[in-house]
Amino acid sequence: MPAETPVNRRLLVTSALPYANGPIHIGHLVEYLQTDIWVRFQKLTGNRCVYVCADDTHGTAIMIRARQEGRTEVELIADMQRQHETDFADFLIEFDNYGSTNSEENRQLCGELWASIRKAGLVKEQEVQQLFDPEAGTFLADRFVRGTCPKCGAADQPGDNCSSCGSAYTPADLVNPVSTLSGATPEVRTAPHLFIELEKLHGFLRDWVETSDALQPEIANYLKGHFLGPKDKPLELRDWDISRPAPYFGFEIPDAPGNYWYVWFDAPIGYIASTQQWCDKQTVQGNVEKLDDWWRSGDCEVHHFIGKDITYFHTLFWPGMLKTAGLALPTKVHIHGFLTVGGEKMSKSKGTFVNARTYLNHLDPQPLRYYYASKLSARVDDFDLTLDDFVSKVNTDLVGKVVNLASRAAKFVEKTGLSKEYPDDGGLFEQAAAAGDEIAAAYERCDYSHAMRLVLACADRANPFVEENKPWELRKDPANTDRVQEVCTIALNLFRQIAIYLAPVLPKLAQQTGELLNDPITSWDQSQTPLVGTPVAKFQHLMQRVETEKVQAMIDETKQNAAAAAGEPEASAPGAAAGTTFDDKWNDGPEPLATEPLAAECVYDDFTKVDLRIARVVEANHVEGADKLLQLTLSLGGGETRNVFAGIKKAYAPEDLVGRLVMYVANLAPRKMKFGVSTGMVAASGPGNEEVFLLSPDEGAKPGQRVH
RNA sequence: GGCCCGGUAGCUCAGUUGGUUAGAGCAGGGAACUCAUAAUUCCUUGGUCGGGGGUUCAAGUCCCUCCCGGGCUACCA
Repeated sequence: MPAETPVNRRLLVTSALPYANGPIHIGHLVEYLQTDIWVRFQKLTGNRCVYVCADDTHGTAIMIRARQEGRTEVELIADMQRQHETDFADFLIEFDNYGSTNSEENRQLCGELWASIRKAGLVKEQEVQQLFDPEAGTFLADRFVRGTCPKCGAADQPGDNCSSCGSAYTPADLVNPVSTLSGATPEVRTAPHLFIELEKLHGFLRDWVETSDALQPEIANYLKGHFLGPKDKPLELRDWDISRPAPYFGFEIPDAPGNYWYVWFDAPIGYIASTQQWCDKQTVQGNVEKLDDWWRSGDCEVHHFIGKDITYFHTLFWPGMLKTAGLALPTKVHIHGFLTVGGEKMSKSKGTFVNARTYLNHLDPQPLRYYYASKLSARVDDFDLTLDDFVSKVNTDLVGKVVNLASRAAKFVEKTGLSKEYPDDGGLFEQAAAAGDEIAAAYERCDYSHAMRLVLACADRANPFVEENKPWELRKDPANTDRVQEVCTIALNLFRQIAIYLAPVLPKLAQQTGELLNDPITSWDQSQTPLVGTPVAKFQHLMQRVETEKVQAMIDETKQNAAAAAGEPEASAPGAAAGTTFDDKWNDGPEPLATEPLAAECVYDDFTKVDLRIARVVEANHVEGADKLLQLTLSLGGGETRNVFAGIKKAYAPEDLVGRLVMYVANLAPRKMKFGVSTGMVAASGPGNEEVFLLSPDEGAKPGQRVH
């Protein structure tokens, strides 16, 4: 489909902004993976696609938490943002820009949108009664108040409804209300709030919901049923309380001093602010990008990916705000359902409330990416992660069928490379190429499960081919050398075709496939033409099987974390604390430490003076006349390279170094050597000569990342 | 209570505008193979498509009704 349409689309894509009050978990990942796959697909097909996101940082919850932790909100949100960004990166989720709602760009844009909403006459002021905590000095959101139910008398009930009798009320109705922040008895106070009169946009919203094609049918239906009402008997859209009185962590409203925008006002504007940051970054790099080309242009599509819980905000308020401000309305709001684990809601005590980081401590990101893809459709349905199903699906589909194709063919052509011409394969390649359009269409409409099904069907046709042609038997007779090469050329091409189709889901596999066959995967169109005549690299496993034990360990760790957070005593791990004895089953000897005793204590600031970075060796050469040195060209990503001479010649062959990641001392003063200038050094342990051991980061590290 | 979405082989699901003996993957059973990460390939068991009624030459597919599961919302039409 992209082949026929030379005019590339321009797409701005967002995922909902994660709240800076907690870590990313596997439920969140449904959305970020869904979006990342879509974005990677769009980029692969040649569309101009920009993926922005940001941390959502404002609101009472952040303010309270920072207070409890004895630090500023800014410190708290910076810390959370670091964690979020690392988690995303390690799941191979690539944003073009990741910002924060607590940015100057956002403050400015909030002001602009606010001004237009004022100007449109949509703002009104009204007194609001709310409970106030006199000790904490703050107004209390419903969830920060508990008390006795006014109807049934059940004690210690939440501020909005009774868990015992189910009746709904406001916090002010509670008998003996208590602030969960301070334990103080809240008092009723009145404060003026600002409201946006959404009802004034009723006609526009109805029109947009019914005719824009931006919403899934079930969502349009839901909005009409619950908020807009039938055409002949419309419901009235409620005014939206958009301000909060001080103290509040957020942006102060310029024309209403002492009042702050409610977090849900500035959060979606964060999409635009993040785009602004991206534009600025591009412009600094010499590619001039203007915000208006992305948010006020008729030919740019805006796609939001969100969960069904925030439908209301993104399908009524947000289009209303955009319309009023003269900004682009969403082309599509892609709404997904929730993740269940083992058929139930994620649960901390059952160990199914798995944080992204906990997952990564035990497993690779690609299996989860694939599993989610195999389950996701364009509908709002929830989907289930069953642990056994996860293990068997990933192992059967990816390891057993897809990767197996390469695994069984590659080593027979390590010496010869691929055939010069693509042999007759009985139409297999062509058949799979023809499936490309349907697979692409499935990706485009977010029906990934359908796409995965189609791709796997290709693998199911390819494996019998290998089976029937038995390269392992052919090679026993030297007369068949050419035929072996042909058979493996076909098998590897069918594999590569699948790797291209799966590239949005499995970017790492695509990259490794490019390296294996010496032709990087960069475009969807590569699936339409066989690759011939390239050398084939030494085969390395492309993916590890998922082991049930590791999945279980992940669940166990989640349970332990939950127990620890709940204040339950945790079994102390042997040897966990410094200086304790432990069961030394490794039998590591004392010599290394004795040879080089620990250095004098230093403070953290001393450590930060050394800027350690991850770098990729992109070139490694022998140095004429040197018997210990190799000359390395290191990449820090983005085209940044450094020249380093490293004394590792006796331990490493240059060709084994190219491509690998190393730890690089980046800010070491350059040193003039006999053979040239060495900028920085590569970190290694060992006494020297043959015994030099370079350091490698774990899977997922990227060139340019600093080591903290 | 209202609204919405589902109920197809043991499990996860496909089934296009109603059209011939209802499909796939996994699991189960049997065999082959041994290049490959105990991977692969071939054959095979298995379903009154939630129940009932209706429309039609023809219904998993449309209509009515009931049962079950999930979601949203709530005593307001």
